[in-house]
Amino acid sequence: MKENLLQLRAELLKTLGQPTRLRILEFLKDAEKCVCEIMPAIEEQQSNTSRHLSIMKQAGLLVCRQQGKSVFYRVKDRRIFSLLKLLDEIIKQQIDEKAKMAALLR
Amino acid sequence: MKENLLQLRAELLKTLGQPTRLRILEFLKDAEKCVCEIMPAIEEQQSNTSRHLSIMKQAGLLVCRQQGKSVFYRVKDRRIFSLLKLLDEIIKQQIDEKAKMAALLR
DNA sequence: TGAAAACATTATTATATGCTCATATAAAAA
DNA sequence: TTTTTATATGAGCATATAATAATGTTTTCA
Repeated sequence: MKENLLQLRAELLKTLGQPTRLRILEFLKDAEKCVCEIMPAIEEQQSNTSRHLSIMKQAGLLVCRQQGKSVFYRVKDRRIFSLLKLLDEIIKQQIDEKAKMAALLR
Repeated sequence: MKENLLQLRAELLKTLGQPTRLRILEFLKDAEKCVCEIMPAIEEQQSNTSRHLSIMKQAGLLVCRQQGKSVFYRVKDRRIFSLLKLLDEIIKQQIDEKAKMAALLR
């Protein structure tokens, strides 16, 4: 496997692997939103919100457009949600197995 | 979205988002391997290899079994490879777009 | 033109992470 | 039982990361 793709994989996954950023993605699931909407929705300071948006834009996860004083962000490739869905299925399996194990210990 | 699932998502993605660990996953793609095989394959020290294996086991990505002095690790849920494949498709798209942009600038 | 609104960026601090070296543990062989 | 082999774990260091506070920048509008 190419070392280069490996790095890209790692970087994208690391970008995704942060709660605040996942919350932003979730909030952007159905439509583009401006920073002033995102900020209160994820309950983070303007500064921090902006920073995470910038990181995700840099990583190619988001794109934005300016309209007046506002900047609207949206998810660039919706397949990212398929990926998260698959992830959830894996997690669900993990949870189920733990529940089974716990049940056996009674 | 449940805050709890959010954390699990973030943790799993963060665990995945590390080059050394991705290399280990790749090496374990087709069969279980013992640490003494993994170590040279990924070109990391025994200590570091063991630590990453432990982290992935803890995250529920790997399982292991002991056989004599050796410990064999394998991927617990192969859907993780589907996830990585989807990730690669997203990355490929990103690369294609960048190439197009670059072409336009000539 | 200048003040206000909406974002972005910088500096700072606290915490987390990855790697290396050294040491510990456990199974097997001598 | 002692030694050797395979793996795990602890300590320490350097670097990365996330959050906050403060400051910059750009656009709109009085």
